[in-house]
Amino acid sequence: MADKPEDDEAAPDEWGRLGAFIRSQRRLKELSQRELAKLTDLSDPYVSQIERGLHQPSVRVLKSLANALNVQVETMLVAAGLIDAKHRDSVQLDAETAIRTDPKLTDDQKEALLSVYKSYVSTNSNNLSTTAGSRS
Amino acid sequence: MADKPEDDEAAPDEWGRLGAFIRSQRRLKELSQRELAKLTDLSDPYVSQIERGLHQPSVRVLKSLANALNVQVETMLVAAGLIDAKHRDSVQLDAETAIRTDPKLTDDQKEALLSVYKSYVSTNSNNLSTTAGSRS
DNA sequence: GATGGCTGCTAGAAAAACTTTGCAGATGCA
DNA sequence: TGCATCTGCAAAGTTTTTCTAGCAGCCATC
Repeated sequence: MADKPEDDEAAPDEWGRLGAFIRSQRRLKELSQRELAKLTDLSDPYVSQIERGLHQPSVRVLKSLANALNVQVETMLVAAGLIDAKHRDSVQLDAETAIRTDPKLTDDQKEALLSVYKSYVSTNSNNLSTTAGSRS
Repeated sequence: MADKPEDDEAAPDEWGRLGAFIRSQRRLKELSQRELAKLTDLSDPYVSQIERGLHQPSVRVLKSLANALNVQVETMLVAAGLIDAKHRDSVQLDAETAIRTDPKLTDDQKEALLSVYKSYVSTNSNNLSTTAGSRS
């Protein structure tokens, strides 16, 4: 009985959902709390507390758990309600963000590129408003 | 052997990388630590500590930061070394495509920007040894 | 009916995250 | 020059995570 995704009464902290997810994954793998604790290098009571949603695990712990349960960290975060699963198709962001987060560029290069980009945009919308001639 | 630290575990440096990433993102957005703190509902000294790699932010904090900096949580995790690089493709938005499809740019501007971008990337891959672009 | 090993959990202490307060350097203005 | 304001950071406090020690129930084998 206690196996069904507990109907949460009011607003179960998203952490309750995460805990339930972890517990179900652990049981699917037929692991005890102590075994999972050993795999993740955590203490068994703490695993228990996380599964019951009593605490908010840190990133470090989340990674260990995902690793031990053979689940992607992303999936964990989705279960925790921290990421919207739909986030992935609408990856059409503006060039500014893309440049800023591009791992293939150094910070200096990003700055230079962004500077050019901004000047372009501001030039194009010159007769509209904005302006704010940057370029320091 | 039972338990061997199979987990490479993060050198203290790993968290330093996350901090450096956050700091560079903040600066690229031209925000002060206090402004970022206000956006994320954190204290300014804590932002400072995170940027210097003194602490490992919790999931909650990581989400706030990602949100305020307009980067995806996944990107943060990659920067923190918590997600394998193989996920990058789905995570990292391709700057080239973003530039090419940006409606705020004219075709000529796109071409110019892409030309600069490509030259940067090829420059970086030429001197692979550069490494740790500890500029600033 | 003990003994032993297994399960999950409670309770209090240690450790780490996070905050409030405040300080020193830099910049701008009267 | 002095005052105001901004920047980033240090110290010490509070809150939360995480661990160590230990309890009670269940199923075996003796």
